[in-house]
Amino acid sequence: MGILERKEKQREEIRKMILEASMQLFVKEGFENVSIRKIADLIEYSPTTLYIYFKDKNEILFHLCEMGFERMIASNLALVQIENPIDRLYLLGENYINFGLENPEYYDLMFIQNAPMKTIREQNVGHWPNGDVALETLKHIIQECMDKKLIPTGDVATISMAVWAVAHGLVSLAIRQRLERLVEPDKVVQSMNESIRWMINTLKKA
Amino acid sequence: MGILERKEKQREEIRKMILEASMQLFVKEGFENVSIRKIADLIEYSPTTLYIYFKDKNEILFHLCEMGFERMIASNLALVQIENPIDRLYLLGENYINFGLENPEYYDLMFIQNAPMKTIREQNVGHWPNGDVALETLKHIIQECMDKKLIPTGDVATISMAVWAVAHGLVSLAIRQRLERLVEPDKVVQSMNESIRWMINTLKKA
DNA sequence: ATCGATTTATTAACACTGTTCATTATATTT
DNA sequence: AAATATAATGAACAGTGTTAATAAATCGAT
Repeated sequence: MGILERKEKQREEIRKMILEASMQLFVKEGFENVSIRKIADLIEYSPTTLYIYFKDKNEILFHLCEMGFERMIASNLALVQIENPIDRLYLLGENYINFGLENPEYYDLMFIQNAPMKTIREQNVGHWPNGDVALETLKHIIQECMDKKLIPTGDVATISMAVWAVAHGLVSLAIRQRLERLVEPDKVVQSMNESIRWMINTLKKA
Repeated sequence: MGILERKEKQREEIRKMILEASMQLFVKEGFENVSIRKIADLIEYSPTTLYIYFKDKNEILFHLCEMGFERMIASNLALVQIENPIDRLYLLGENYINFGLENPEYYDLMFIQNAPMKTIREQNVGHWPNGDVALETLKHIIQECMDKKLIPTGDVATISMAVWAVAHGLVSLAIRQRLERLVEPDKVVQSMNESIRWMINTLKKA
Protein backbone atom coordinates (compact mmCIF):
# COMPACT_ATOMS: atom_id res chain seq x y z
CA MET A 1 0.00 0.00 0.00
CA GLY A 2 2.86 2.37 -0.78
CA ILE A 3 0.63 4.45 -2.98
CA LEU A 4 -1.71 5.54 -0.22
CA GLU A 5 1.24 6.42 1.92
CA ARG A 6 2.67 8.61 -0.79
CA LYS A 7 -0.68 10.31 -1.21
CA GLU A 8 -0.84 10.97 2.47
CA LYS A 9 2.68 12.39 2.30
CA GLN A 10 1.75 14.72 -0.55
CA ARG A 11 -1.29 15.83 1.35
CA GLU A 12 0.81 16.55 4.40
CA GLU A 13 3.27 18.50 2.28
CA ILE A 14 0.63 20.83 0.93
CA ARG A 15 -0.74 21.32 4.41
CA LYS A 16 2.76 22.33 5.40
CA MET A 17 3.00 24.71 2.45
CA ILE A 18 -0.23 26.37 3.52
CA LEU A 19 0.88 26.70 7.11
CA GLU A 20 4.27 28.08 6.15
CA ALA A 21 2.71 30.66 3.88
CA SER A 22 0.29 31.54 6.68
CA MET A 23 3.16 31.97 9.12
CA GLN A 24 5.06 34.11 6.66
CA LEU A 25 2.10 36.43 6.35
CA PHE A 26 1.56 36.26 10.07
CA VAL A 27 5.04 37.34 11.12
CA LYS A 28 5.41 39.89 8.35
CA GLU A 29 2.04 41.57 8.26
CA GLY A 30 0.47 40.53 11.51
CA PHE A 31 -2.49 38.52 12.54
CA GLU A 32 -5.15 40.73 10.97
CA ASN A 33 -3.62 40.37 7.54
CA VAL A 34 -3.77 36.60 7.37
CA SER A 35 -6.62 35.97 4.96
CA ILE A 36 -7.50 32.86 3.03
CA ARG A 37 -7.06 34.73 -0.24
CA LYS A 38 -3.65 36.09 0.69
CA ILE A 39 -2.40 32.68 1.73
CA ALA A 40 -3.73 31.21 -1.51
CA ASP A 41 -2.03 33.93 -3.53
CA LEU A 42 1.27 33.25 -1.84
CA ILE A 43 1.29 29.55 -2.63
CA GLU A 44 -0.35 30.14 -6.00
CA TYR A 45 -3.41 28.05 -5.38
CA SER A 46 -7.02 29.09 -5.48
CA PRO A 47 -8.64 30.08 -2.19
CA THR A 48 -11.06 27.17 -2.30
CA THR A 49 -8.23 24.68 -2.36
CA LEU A 50 -7.33 25.53 1.22
CA TYR A 51 -10.67 24.11 2.26
CA ILE A 52 -9.61 20.72 0.99
CA TYR A 53 -6.73 20.69 3.44
CA PHE A 54 -8.24 22.57 6.37
CA LYS A 55 -11.76 22.70 7.69
CA ASP A 56 -11.75 26.48 7.99
CA LYS A 57 -9.61 29.47 8.86
CA ASN A 58 -9.81 28.72 12.56
CA GLU A 59 -8.00 25.46 11.99
CA ILE A 60 -5.16 27.28 10.27
CA LEU A 61 -4.99 29.80 13.10
CA PHE A 62 -4.94 26.94 15.56
CA HIS A 63 -1.81 25.57 13.94
CA LEU A 64 -0.18 29.01 13.95
CA CYS A 65 -1.02 29.13 17.63
CA GLU A 66 0.71 25.81 18.17
CA MET A 67 3.78 27.16 16.39
CA GLY A 68 3.75 30.05 18.81
CA PHE A 69 3.81 27.61 21.70
CA GLU A 70 6.73 25.79 20.14
CA ARG A 71 8.69 29.04 20.24
CA MET A 72 7.72 29.69 23.83
CA ILE A 73 8.50 26.17 24.96
CA ALA A 74 11.89 26.40 23.24
CA SER A 75 12.68 29.60 25.11
CA ASN A 76 11.76 27.90 28.37
CA LEU A 77 14.21 25.07 27.76
CA ALA A 78 17.09 26.88 29.42
CA LEU A 79 15.19 26.90 32.71
CA VAL A 80 15.69 23.22 33.57
CA GLN A 81 19.17 24.02 34.80
CA ILE A 82 18.02 26.37 37.54
CA GLU A 83 17.73 24.35 40.71
CA ASN A 84 15.83 26.60 43.07
CA PRO A 85 12.22 26.23 41.92
CA ILE A 86 11.24 29.71 43.02
CA ASP A 87 14.04 31.19 40.95
CA ARG A 88 12.85 29.00 38.13
CA LEU A 89 9.32 30.27 38.64
CA TYR A 90 10.53 33.84 38.55
CA LEU A 91 12.47 33.26 35.34
CA LEU A 92 9.52 31.45 33.82
CA GLY A 93 7.42 34.50 34.52
CA GLU A 94 10.07 36.78 33.10
CA ASN A 95 10.30 34.59 30.03
CA TYR A 96 6.54 34.60 29.64
CA ILE A 97 6.35 38.37 29.82
CA ASN A 98 9.25 38.89 27.45
CA PHE A 99 7.76 36.45 25.00
CA GLY A 100 4.48 38.28 25.10
CA LEU A 101 6.01 41.70 24.61
CA GLU A 102 8.31 40.54 21.84
CA ASN A 103 5.74 38.43 20.01
CA PRO A 104 2.44 40.19 20.66
CA GLU A 105 0.84 38.65 17.57
CA TYR A 106 1.68 35.13 18.67
CA TYR A 107 0.65 35.92 22.21
CA ASP A 108 -2.67 37.14 20.92
CA LEU A 109 -3.34 33.88 19.16
CA MET A 110 -2.13 31.74 22.07
CA PHE A 111 -3.94 33.43 24.93
CA ILE A 112 -6.44 36.01 23.72
CA GLN A 113 -8.12 35.05 20.45
CA ASN A 114 -11.10 32.74 20.40
CA ALA A 115 -10.34 31.19 17.02
CA PRO A 116 -7.86 28.48 18.09
CA MET A 117 -10.12 27.40 20.96
CA LYS A 118 -12.99 26.94 18.56
CA THR A 119 -10.98 24.38 16.64
CA ILE A 120 -9.96 22.62 19.84
CA ARG A 121 -13.58 22.37 20.94
CA GLU A 122 -14.67 21.11 17.54
CA GLN A 123 -12.24 18.22 17.70
CA ASN A 124 -14.25 15.84 19.88
CA VAL A 125 -11.00 14.96 21.60
CA GLY A 126 -10.09 18.49 22.61
CA HIS A 127 -6.41 18.26 21.77
CA TRP A 128 -4.05 21.15 22.56
CA PRO A 129 -0.63 19.50 22.56
CA ASN A 130 1.71 22.44 22.96
CA GLY A 131 -0.60 24.55 25.05
CA ASP A 132 -0.92 21.74 27.56
CA VAL A 133 2.84 21.23 27.64
CA ALA A 134 3.34 24.87 28.58
CA LEU A 135 0.76 24.61 31.36
CA GLU A 136 2.32 21.43 32.70
CA THR A 137 5.65 23.24 33.01
CA LEU A 138 4.02 25.86 35.21
CA LYS A 139 2.17 23.37 37.36
CA HIS A 140 5.31 21.31 37.83
CA ILE A 141 7.33 24.25 39.09
CA ILE A 142 4.54 25.38 41.42
CA GLN A 143 4.31 21.87 42.84
CA GLU A 144 8.03 21.86 43.47
CA CYS A 145 7.81 25.23 45.21
CA MET A 146 5.11 23.90 47.49
CA ASP A 147 6.95 20.65 48.18
CA LYS A 148 9.93 22.66 49.34
CA LYS A 149 7.67 25.00 51.33
CA LEU A 150 8.81 28.07 49.42
CA ILE A 151 5.30 29.40 48.86
CA PRO A 152 2.05 28.98 50.79
CA THR A 153 0.53 25.55 50.25
CA GLY A 154 -2.72 24.98 48.38
CA ASP A 155 -4.24 23.29 45.39
CA VAL A 156 -1.74 23.22 42.52
CA ALA A 157 -4.30 24.18 39.90
CA THR A 158 -5.57 27.07 42.00
CA ILE A 159 -2.14 28.53 42.64
CA SER A 160 -1.01 27.95 39.06
CA MET A 161 -4.11 29.83 38.01
CA ALA A 162 -3.24 32.76 40.26
CA VAL A 163 0.35 32.93 39.05
CA TRP A 164 -0.62 32.56 35.42
CA ALA A 165 -3.24 35.26 35.92
CA VAL A 166 -0.67 37.78 37.12
CA ALA A 167 1.62 37.19 34.17
CA HIS A 168 -1.16 37.05 31.61
CA GLY A 169 -2.87 40.03 33.15
CA LEU A 170 0.23 42.14 32.81
CA VAL A 171 1.04 41.06 29.28
CA SER A 172 -2.46 41.26 27.89
CA LEU A 173 -3.15 44.65 29.45
CA ALA A 174 0.18 45.84 28.11
CA ILE A 175 -0.28 44.71 24.53
CA ARG A 176 -3.78 46.10 24.54
CA GLN A 177 -2.49 49.51 25.65
CA ARG A 178 -4.39 49.50 28.94
CA LEU A 179 -1.38 49.95 31.20
CA GLU A 180 -0.55 53.28 29.65
CA ARG A 181 -3.40 54.60 31.74
CA LEU A 182 -1.57 53.71 34.93
CA VAL A 183 1.98 54.78 34.08
CA GLU A 184 3.58 56.70 31.25
CA PRO A 185 3.92 54.64 28.06
CA ASP A 186 7.70 54.48 28.14
CA LYS A 187 7.68 53.18 31.71
CA VAL A 188 5.19 50.36 31.20
CA VAL A 189 7.77 47.60 30.81
CA GLN A 190 9.73 48.76 33.82
CA SER A 191 6.61 48.93 35.95
CA MET A 192 5.57 45.48 34.82
CA ASN A 193 8.86 44.08 36.03
CA GLU A 194 8.48 45.86 39.35
CA SER A 195 4.98 44.45 39.62
CA ILE A 196 6.00 40.83 39.30
CA ARG A 197 8.99 41.41 41.54
CA TRP A 198 6.75 42.89 44.22
CA MET A 199 4.34 40.01 43.73
CA ILE A 200 6.95 37.28 43.99
CA ASN A 201 8.47 38.98 47.00
CA THR A 202 5.18 39.07 48.86
CA LEU A 203 4.73 35.45 47.86
CA LYS A 204 8.07 34.50 49.35
CA LYS A 205 7.48 36.42 52.56
CA ALA A 206 4.08 34.90 53.17
CA MET B 1 -28.05 82.11 18.81
CA GLY B 2 -30.79 79.72 19.85
CA ILE B 3 -30.78 78.18 16.42
CA LEU B 4 -27.29 76.77 16.61
CA GLU B 5 -28.08 75.36 19.99
CA ARG B 6 -31.12 73.56 18.68
CA LYS B 7 -29.07 72.16 15.83
CA GLU B 8 -26.51 70.91 18.27
CA LYS B 9 -29.28 69.35 20.30
CA GLN B 10 -30.72 67.58 17.28
CA ARG B 11 -27.28 66.34 16.37
CA GLU B 12 -26.78 65.03 19.87
CA GLU B 13 -30.13 63.31 19.73
CA ILE B 14 -29.30 61.39 16.60
CA ARG B 15 -25.95 60.44 18.08
CA LYS B 16 -27.87 59.08 21.03
CA MET B 17 -30.20 57.17 18.70
CA ILE B 18 -27.25 55.57 17.01
CA LEU B 19 -25.61 54.62 20.28
CA GLU B 20 -28.82 53.21 21.70
CA ALA B 21 -29.40 51.10 18.62
CA SER B 22 -25.79 49.94 18.84
CA MET B 23 -26.23 48.96 22.46
CA GLN B 24 -29.44 47.14 21.69
CA LEU B 25 -27.64 45.07 19.08
CA PHE B 26 -24.69 44.68 21.40
CA VAL B 27 -26.56 43.25 24.36
CA LYS B 28 -28.92 41.15 22.27
CA GLU B 29 -26.64 39.70 19.63
CA GLY B 30 -23.20 40.32 21.00
CA PHE B 31 -20.22 42.31 20.01
CA GLU B 32 -19.54 40.54 16.71
CA ASN B 33 -22.98 41.36 15.41
CA VAL B 34 -22.72 45.10 15.76
CA SER B 35 -22.23 46.26 12.19
CA ILE B 36 -22.72 49.68 10.67
CA ARG B 37 -25.38 48.32 8.37
CA LYS B 38 -27.33 46.62 11.15
CA ILE B 39 -27.29 49.75 13.28
CA ALA B 40 -28.46 51.78 10.29
CA ASP B 41 -31.26 49.29 9.58
CA LEU B 42 -32.45 49.52 13.16
CA ILE B 43 -32.77 53.30 13.18
CA GLU B 44 -33.93 53.34 9.56
CA TYR B 45 -31.11 55.47 8.23
CA SER B 46 -28.66 54.69 5.53
CA PRO B 47 -25.29 53.27 6.63
CA THR B 48 -23.36 56.26 5.39
CA THR B 49 -25.32 58.62 7.60
CA LEU B 50 -23.59 57.17 10.64
CA TYR B 51 -20.35 58.60 9.33
CA ILE B 52 -21.76 62.09 9.68
CA TYR B 53 -22.20 61.56 13.39
CA PHE B 54 -19.24 59.34 14.15
CA LYS B 55 -15.78 59.21 12.64
CA ASP B 56 -15.83 55.45 12.27
CA LYS B 57 -16.98 52.24 13.90
CA ASN B 58 -14.25 52.42 16.51
CA GLU B 59 -15.74 55.60 17.84
CA ILE B 60 -19.11 53.92 18.28
CA LEU B 61 -17.46 50.99 20.02
CA PHE B 62 -15.61 53.44 22.25
CA HIS B 63 -18.90 54.85 23.47
CA LEU B 64 -20.30 51.37 24.07
CA CYS B 65 -17.17 50.75 26.08
CA GLU B 66 -17.84 53.82 28.16
CA MET B 67 -21.36 52.58 28.80
CA GLY B 68 -19.86 49.36 30.08
CA PHE B 69 -17.75 51.32 32.53
CA GLU B 70 -20.82 53.16 33.70
CA ARG B 71 -22.38 49.85 34.65
CA MET B 72 -19.24 48.70 36.40
CA ILE B 73 -18.81 51.96 38.31
CA ALA B 74 -22.44 51.79 39.38
CA SER B 75 -21.92 48.30 40.77
CA ASN B 76 -18.90 49.55 42.72
CA LEU B 77 -20.91 52.27 44.39
CA ALA B 78 -21.96 50.07 47.27
CA LEU B 79 -18.32 49.66 48.31
CA VAL B 80 -17.87 53.12 49.80
CA GLN B 81 -19.59 51.93 52.97
CA ILE B 82 -17.02 49.29 53.76
CA GLU B 83 -14.47 50.79 56.11
CA ASN B 84 -11.60 48.33 56.15
CA PRO B 85 -9.78 49.08 52.88
CA ILE B 86 -8.52 45.55 52.44
CA ASP B 87 -12.07 44.24 52.69
CA ARG B 88 -13.03 46.90 50.20
CA LEU B 89 -10.20 45.78 47.93
CA TYR B 90 -11.38 42.21 48.18
CA LEU B 91 -14.94 43.16 47.33
CA LEU B 92 -13.75 45.34 44.49
CA GLY B 93 -11.94 42.32 43.06
CA GLU B 94 -14.98 40.15 43.55
CA ASN B 95 -17.13 42.76 41.85
CA TYR B 96 -14.68 43.04 38.98
CA ILE B 97 -14.67 39.32 38.41
CA ASN B 98 -18.42 39.00 38.65
CA PHE B 99 -18.90 41.85 36.26
CA GLY B 100 -16.55 40.22 33.77
CA LEU B 101 -18.22 36.85 33.98
CA GLU B 102 -21.72 38.28 33.78
CA ASN B 103 -20.99 40.79 31.03
CA PRO B 104 -18.29 39.14 28.94
CA GLU B 105 -19.16 41.24 25.89
CA TYR B 106 -18.78 44.49 27.78
CA TYR B 107 -15.64 43.24 29.45
CA ASP B 108 -14.21 42.41 26.06
CA LEU B 109 -14.74 45.94 24.86
CA MET B 110 -13.48 47.54 28.05
CA PHE B 111 -10.31 45.54 28.59
CA ILE B 112 -9.51 43.34 25.61
CA GLN B 113 -10.48 44.88 22.30
CA ASN B 114 -8.21 47.35 20.56
CA ALA B 115 -10.99 49.37 18.93
CA PRO B 116 -11.87 51.71 21.81
CA MET B 117 -8.20 52.48 22.46
CA LYS B 118 -7.72 53.47 18.86
CA THR B 119 -10.33 56.17 19.25
CA ILE B 120 -8.78 57.36 22.49
CA ARG B 121 -5.38 57.64 20.84
CA GLU B 122 -6.84 59.47 17.86
CA GLN B 123 -8.32 62.16 20.07
CA ASN B 124 -5.24 64.28 20.62
CA VAL B 125 -6.37 64.71 24.19
CA GLY B 126 -6.54 61.02 25.01
CA HIS B 127 -9.76 61.13 26.98
CA TRP B 128 -11.09 58.03 28.71
CA PRO B 129 -13.46 59.45 31.31
CA ASN B 130 -15.06 56.35 32.77
CA GLY B 131 -12.07 54.10 32.33
CA ASP B 132 -9.93 56.50 34.31
CA VAL B 133 -12.56 56.78 37.05
CA ALA B 134 -12.50 53.01 37.51
CA LEU B 135 -8.72 53.01 37.73
CA GLU B 136 -8.71 55.83 40.25
CA THR B 137 -10.99 53.81 42.49
CA LEU B 138 -8.48 50.98 42.52
CA LYS B 139 -5.50 53.24 43.15
CA HIS B 140 -7.30 55.00 45.96
CA ILE B 141 -8.07 51.78 47.79
CA ILE B 142 -4.53 50.49 47.35
CA GLN B 143 -3.16 53.74 48.74
CA GLU B 144 -5.41 53.43 51.75
CA CYS B 145 -4.27 49.84 52.31
CA MET B 146 -0.66 50.99 52.27
CA ASP B 147 -1.33 53.97 54.52
CA LYS B 148 -2.79 51.64 57.10
CA LYS B 149 0.08 49.17 56.59
CA LEU B 150 -2.26 46.37 55.56
CA ILE B 151 -0.20 45.34 52.53
CA PRO B 152 3.52 45.67 51.72
CA THR B 153 4.44 49.23 50.81
CA GLY B 154 5.54 50.29 47.33
CA ASP B 155 4.67 52.47 44.40
CA VAL B 156 0.89 52.82 44.10
CA ALA B 157 0.86 52.44 40.34
CA THR B 158 3.06 49.34 40.51
CA ILE B 159 0.92 47.60 43.11
CA SER B 160 -2.31 48.64 41.43
CA MET B 161 -0.92 47.13 38.27
CA ALA B 162 -0.18 43.86 40.02
CA VAL B 163 -3.60 43.64 41.62
CA TRP B 164 -5.40 44.62 38.43
CA ALA B 165 -3.33 42.05 36.58
CA VAL B 166 -4.52 39.20 38.81
CA ALA B 167 -8.16 40.10 38.37
CA HIS B 168 -7.92 40.81 34.68
CA GLY B 169 -5.79 37.73 34.12
CA LEU B 170 -8.40 35.50 35.71
CA VAL B 171 -11.37 37.06 33.94
CA SER B 172 -9.82 37.28 30.51
CA LEU B 173 -8.44 33.74 30.63
CA ALA B 174 -11.85 32.58 31.78
CA ILE B 175 -13.93 34.26 29.12
CA ARG B 176 -11.47 33.10 26.49
CA GLN B 177 -11.85 29.51 27.65
CA ARG B 178 -8.22 29.13 28.66
CA LEU B 179 -8.84 28.15 32.26
CA GLU B 180 -10.71 25.04 31.23
CA ARG B 181 -7.31 23.59 30.55
CA LEU B 182 -6.37 23.88 34.20
CA VAL B 183 -9.58 22.75 35.89
CA GLU B 184 -12.81 21.17 34.72
CA PRO B 185 -15.13 23.66 33.00
CA ASP B 186 -17.78 23.57 35.72
CA LYS B 187 -15.21 24.31 38.39
CA VAL B 188 -13.60 27.33 36.75
CA VAL B 189 -15.55 29.96 38.68
CA GLN B 190 -14.97 28.24 41.99
CA SER B 191 -11.26 27.94 41.30
CA MET B 192 -11.08 31.59 40.31
CA ASN B 193 -12.53 32.57 43.65
CA GLU B 194 -10.07 30.34 45.45
CA SER B 195 -7.27 31.91 43.47
CA ILE B 196 -7.99 35.47 44.49
CA ARG B 197 -8.64 34.39 48.04
CA TRP B 198 -5.28 32.65 48.17
CA MET B 199 -3.69 35.70 46.59
CA ILE B 200 -5.22 38.21 49.00
CA ASN B 201 -4.33 35.97 51.93
CA THR B 202 -0.69 35.81 50.95
CA LEU B 203 -0.85 39.57 50.48
CA LYS B 204 -2.16 40.07 53.98
CA LYS B 205 0.36 37.72 55.55
CA ALA B 206 3.34 39.32 53.84
C1' DA C 1 -39.72 85.25 -1.14
C1' DT C 2 -35.73 83.97 -3.73
C1' DC C 3 -30.87 82.94 -4.31
C1' DG C 4 -26.65 80.94 -2.76
C1' DA C 5 -24.34 78.33 0.75
C1' DT C 6 -24.26 74.94 4.10
C1' DT C 7 -25.70 70.85 6.29
C1' DT C 8 -27.76 66.32 6.07
C1' DA C 9 -28.87 62.10 3.84
C1' DT C 10 -28.57 58.78 0.25
C1' DT C 11 -27.09 55.75 -3.69
C1' DA C 12 -23.51 53.39 -5.76
C1' DA C 13 -19.31 51.61 -5.50
C1' DC C 14 -14.62 49.92 -3.80
C1' DA C 15 -11.99 46.57 -1.85
C1' DC C 16 -12.16 43.42 1.11
C1' DT C 17 -13.71 39.03 4.18
C1' DG C 18 -14.89 33.61 4.94
C1' DT C 19 -17.21 30.09 2.78
C1' DT C 20 -19.98 26.94 -0.48
C1' DC C 21 -21.45 24.79 -4.85
C1' DA C 22 -21.12 23.20 -9.31
C1' DT C 23 -17.84 22.22 -12.64
C1' DT C 24 -13.54 20.94 -14.65
C1' DA C 25 -9.04 18.67 -14.60
C1' DT C 26 -6.10 15.09 -12.88
C1' DA C 27 -4.93 10.73 -11.21
C1' DT C 28 -6.07 6.01 -9.86
C1' DT C 29 -8.52 1.72 -10.19
C1' DT C 30 -11.14 -1.63 -12.62
C1' DA D 1 -9.89 2.37 -22.45
C1' DA D 2 -13.76 3.37 -19.41
C1' DA D 3 -15.29 4.29 -14.84
C1' DT D 4 -14.33 6.11 -10.53
C1' DA D 5 -12.32 8.70 -7.00
C1' DT D 6 -9.55 12.78 -5.81
C1' DA D 7 -7.94 17.46 -6.39
C1' DA D 8 -8.43 22.02 -7.98
C1' DT D 9 -10.95 25.80 -9.65
C1' DG D 10 -14.29 29.87 -11.06
C1' DA D 11 -18.23 31.95 -9.83
C1' DA D 12 -21.10 33.31 -6.50
C1' DC D 13 -23.27 34.32 -1.78
C1' DA D 14 -23.67 37.17 1.92
C1' DG D 15 -21.53 39.88 4.45
C1' DT D 16 -17.83 43.76 6.26
C1' DG D 17 -16.04 49.03 6.85
C1' DT D 18 -15.58 52.99 4.29
C1' DT D 19 -15.55 56.76 0.57
C1' DA D 20 -16.93 59.76 -3.38
C1' DA D 21 -20.47 61.74 -5.90
C1' DT D 22 -25.09 63.22 -5.82
C1' DA D 23 -29.54 64.61 -4.24
C1' DA D 24 -32.51 66.76 -0.69
C1' DA D 25 -33.38 69.71 2.95
C1' DT D 26 -32.34 73.58 5.73
C1' DC D 27 -30.49 78.10 6.73
C1' DG D 28 -28.62 83.07 6.14
C1' DA D 29 -28.57 87.05 3.57
C1' DT D 30 -30.20 89.95 0.00
